[in-house]
Amino acid sequence: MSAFPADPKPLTRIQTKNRAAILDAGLEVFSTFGFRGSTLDQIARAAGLSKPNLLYYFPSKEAIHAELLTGLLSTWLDPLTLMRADGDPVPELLGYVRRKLEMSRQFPRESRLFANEILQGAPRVKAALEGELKDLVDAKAEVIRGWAAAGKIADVHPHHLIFSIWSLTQHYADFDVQIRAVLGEEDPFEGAEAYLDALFTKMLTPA
Amino acid sequence: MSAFPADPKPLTRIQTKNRAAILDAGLEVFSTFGFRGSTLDQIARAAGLSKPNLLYYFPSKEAIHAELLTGLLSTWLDPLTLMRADGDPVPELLGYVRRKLEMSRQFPRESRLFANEILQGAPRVKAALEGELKDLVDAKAEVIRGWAAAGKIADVHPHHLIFSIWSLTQHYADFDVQIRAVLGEEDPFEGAEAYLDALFTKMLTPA
DNA sequence: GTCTATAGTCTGATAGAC
DNA sequence: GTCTATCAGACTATAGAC
Repeated sequence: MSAFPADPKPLTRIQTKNRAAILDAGLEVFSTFGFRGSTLDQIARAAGLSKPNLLYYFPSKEAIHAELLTGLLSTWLDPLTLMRADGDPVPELLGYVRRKLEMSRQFPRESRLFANEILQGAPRVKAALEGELKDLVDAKAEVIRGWAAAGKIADVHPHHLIFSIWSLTQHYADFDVQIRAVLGEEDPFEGAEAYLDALFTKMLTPA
Repeated sequence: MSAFPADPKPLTRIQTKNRAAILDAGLEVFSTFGFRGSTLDQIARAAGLSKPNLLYYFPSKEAIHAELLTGLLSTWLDPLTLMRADGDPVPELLGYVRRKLEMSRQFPRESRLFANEILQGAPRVKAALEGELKDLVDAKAEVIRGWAAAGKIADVHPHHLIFSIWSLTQHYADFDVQIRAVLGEEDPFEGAEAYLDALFTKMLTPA
């Protein structure tokens, strides 16, 4: 019944399935080789489609990459968004750390896709970093500053605290190969959870 | 006078200069786009040489990349090698953190070259990670374990402590664009040094 | 919707003049 | 040592049959 001129056509089941397969394949390939280093051949093969058929669903290589990145950005910020100013400060921050580590465990490819984009100078998300991301971080940094001023957590540089949480959690996804090479059989995430919990508890608990 | 059959020919001044220019250009390009995403055209242009002339100095794209990586690996481990078992534990570890952060400040491109290689699954350094790197880390982890057992530092998981030092220091090189997008004018490394110093002091000082 | 065929461009590497 | 010219293969994307 809704018939606006710009109404997006509903997708058939097969369209939905193929689009999903392409995005999953694109994530796999782009997250490993970056945009420039990935080819449509690789993605098509991983998706189980021919190259022209792949281009029937997406107009270009850029379009696949763009869809992955934009879909990712908000998801990536969710764990920080969930940190509440009216909660108990130390548990709120530890909860953020745990959620972020869980993202690395559940979505390592997404983490690497993002890492690749940043490493290459963030040509496609620079604007979002300086806008959306900076705004959220600045707001949450203000919350953290307030907690510190009230003596509810130790006195730390709020921005660097947030950077350190990104760094420590994403490292287990982005440098997975290196960590497993050093650790051998031991599961990285088991130890990471305990280690990060202790680290931030000590860092944040006021003297 | 030395005339062993396998003596490497000495390089002329111009050869030395051009080889250096190529390696510098290669570092610039490979560290941004990774191996697959980089082209000889980009490197030649950055080095101020024609593509065939570049291939007069190095036999292939692979060869340039390989020389950069092998030259890098030992340098990259130096800060950890310098950590002495017979020193004062907390200052030894803090010194390691400072040296590693200084590497990120001085050699961000080298850090990103390495990050790109790991992100792509470490196809060219996997063996070195499982050998040279693992051996060094295991040895230093044993030192840290000893310090903890003697009550000279807090009880921490040695491997995850080392991972956290890598992660936190390299983050300022690898994610430089993102950090500057959020921080604005503020110098990242100034704040980082103070923050990391405080973080590891709290983490390591025994209760 | 999916395929084969192919256009047009880029890329790594070589040949050969100077 | 450096260049122009160029090859063979890979790359993104399109045309057109079915």
